[in-house]
Amino acid sequence: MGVTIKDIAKQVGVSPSTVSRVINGNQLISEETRNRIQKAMAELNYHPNSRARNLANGRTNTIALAIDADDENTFSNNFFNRSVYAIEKVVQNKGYNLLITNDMDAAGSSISSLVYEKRVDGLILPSSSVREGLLDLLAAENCPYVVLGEPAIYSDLLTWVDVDNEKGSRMAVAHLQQQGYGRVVLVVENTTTVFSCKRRDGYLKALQNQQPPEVIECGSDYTLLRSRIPEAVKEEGADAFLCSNNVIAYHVMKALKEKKLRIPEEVGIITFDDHPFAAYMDPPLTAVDVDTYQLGKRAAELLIGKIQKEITDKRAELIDTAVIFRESSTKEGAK
Amino acid sequence: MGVTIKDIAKQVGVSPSTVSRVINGNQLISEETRNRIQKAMAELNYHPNSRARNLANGRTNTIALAIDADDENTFSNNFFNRSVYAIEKVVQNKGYNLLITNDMDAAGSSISSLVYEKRVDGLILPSSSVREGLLDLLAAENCPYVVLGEPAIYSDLLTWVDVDNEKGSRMAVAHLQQQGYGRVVLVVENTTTVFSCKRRDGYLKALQNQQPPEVIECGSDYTLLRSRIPEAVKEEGADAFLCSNNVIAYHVMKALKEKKLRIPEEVGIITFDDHPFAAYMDPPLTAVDVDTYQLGKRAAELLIGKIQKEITDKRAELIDTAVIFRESSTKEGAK
DNA sequence: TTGTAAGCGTTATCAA
DNA sequence: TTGATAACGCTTACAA
Repeated sequence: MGVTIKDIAKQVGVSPSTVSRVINGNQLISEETRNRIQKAMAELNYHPNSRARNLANGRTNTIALAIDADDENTFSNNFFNRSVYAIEKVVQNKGYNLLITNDMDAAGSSISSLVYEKRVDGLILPSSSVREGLLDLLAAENCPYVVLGEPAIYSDLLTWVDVDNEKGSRMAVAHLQQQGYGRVVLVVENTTTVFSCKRRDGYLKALQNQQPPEVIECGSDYTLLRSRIPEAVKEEGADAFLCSNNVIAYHVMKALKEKKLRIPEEVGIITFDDHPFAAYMDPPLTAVDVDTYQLGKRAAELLIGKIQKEITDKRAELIDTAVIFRESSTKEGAK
Repeated sequence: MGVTIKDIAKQVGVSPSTVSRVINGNQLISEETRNRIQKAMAELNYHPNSRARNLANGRTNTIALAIDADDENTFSNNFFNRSVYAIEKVVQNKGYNLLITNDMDAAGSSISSLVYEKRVDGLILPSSSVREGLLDLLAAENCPYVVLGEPAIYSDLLTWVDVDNEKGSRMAVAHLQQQGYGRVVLVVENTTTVFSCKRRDGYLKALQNQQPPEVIECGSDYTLLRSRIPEAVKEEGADAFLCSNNVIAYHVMKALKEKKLRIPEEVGIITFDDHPFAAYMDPPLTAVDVDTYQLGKRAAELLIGKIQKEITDKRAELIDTAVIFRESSTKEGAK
């Protein structure tokens, strides 16, 4: 069917191996033969068969990005969107293809199949996929990988990239204080994940002794906030909330509005994650922007570095955060 | 390095082809040999090498999903999120892997490389990638594909899946009328894409002669709406807006609020796309839900049907829509 | 029901 | 600078 390296060789009157050398950019080829071969390849519309190449040279030029989506919603979180865009870009640019697999399908065996069956040259794993068994397998199979998000175990042995959540909290608190808010409360779903702990740590560190810390853990059902938030304001003198995500921020705002507490005049709000709709809230939400594009980009770059043996040591990188200043935290000069 | 089919054969005392038959579920094998071979495979932790299989049987068990992301934001649109989740699920379930490629990278040649180099068994293309040259290539290379979204050209020759936008508009208008709104205006960015035309057609059809139709084309910069929307209400008697997406709806709401026009009592709003934050708007937005999960699912199913030659004719499928009823269109019994 | 042997389209080693 | 030739690990006629 297709035109192969042999057809080119025959056409030009050289051996297949010479053609192969041209394809692979081998330098030890006379200018003239190279030209004739390239001309023939163009004429016959030849394209190397990746299946054969993969077998012959033991690579696939493919990397896999594993995700941990329990449901269709997890899939559409911020992390995924911009990171994967960045990953795809880097990977494509370096001549690799990107495979996506959901670690939650197939009883979590989708990653191991990819590795065992030698379908990929490397992996980008979400921190939730970091588990003893999988790590052993990857070590045994000699499969390079990078973790997206600081893993809960072996954090100091693995290569990973994460957003600097601690710094994010510190910046948020500093911003609120600068705006003139005096008592900042942190609202998180829980403090069991690595990233929420980091956010809490940053919050605690930023406060120093300027105010007593207060962390509200609201769980994943936010009804608690309806009473708890106004209470914090009225009875404990809170005047600013640092929310761990946009949905929490929404519920905090709703609770405040219900009690006619004005945002941002009386109470300031800042949220982690600049969700596309943060700007469309009423008032628009100030956000700690976590640069997930950069996160994905670095993860991909590190992985390819490892695959190509340019990186041999473990690495841990933190991506910078920034505050996107909007109305919800504008105490001074509030409308 | 790895354990191969030969190792298994040797261990069990059969030929490699017998082992291959077991791997591929060939029936003509005695129960006993099969068991012994399977036992050996488990003992030696054997896994078939996909690179070798791909070459030998001319398949890759991989399909590619092309996307058209100019920037990181396009990437995080609704279409992508839930559809890709569904696609991944179906594909994985059928024993295929999912490759993601951005048609906007590499001068739009990423798709053709995948096909020419025989890296994939089939493609899911966004309608924006449907262009003459690519179609010719796919035909020449005999590569099955399915289009996501009704293509602007060759719509009646290709296999595609799209949301039933026309019906979505009809349902939206019916819903608003049922709620007691009398004059519905459609707000779209433009009427150049296939989907916006369908939405307009559905709107026009639904109105029949009950009211004069009115379509506001706002472009991609929504400032126009600030004056145009209140004008429509005050001077033309509009009392409901069908918005083509969440951001338009946001700007429409903002314009109305600015003029103290109450939603939903005086003016009703309904939007296409149930963006995760539609429920968090103030008031929460009624939405025409376009089932992008189903969209992706059907696209993947059709593609695999084609790859496996179970589907040989062209198909066009429309995915149902539904109205998610929230406060922004609750005229009766409004608070 | 099983074995033999020829391919699949490259790459890589070794000579020339 | 080039050419033979043997891998790479599996599938699949064809034979037995």
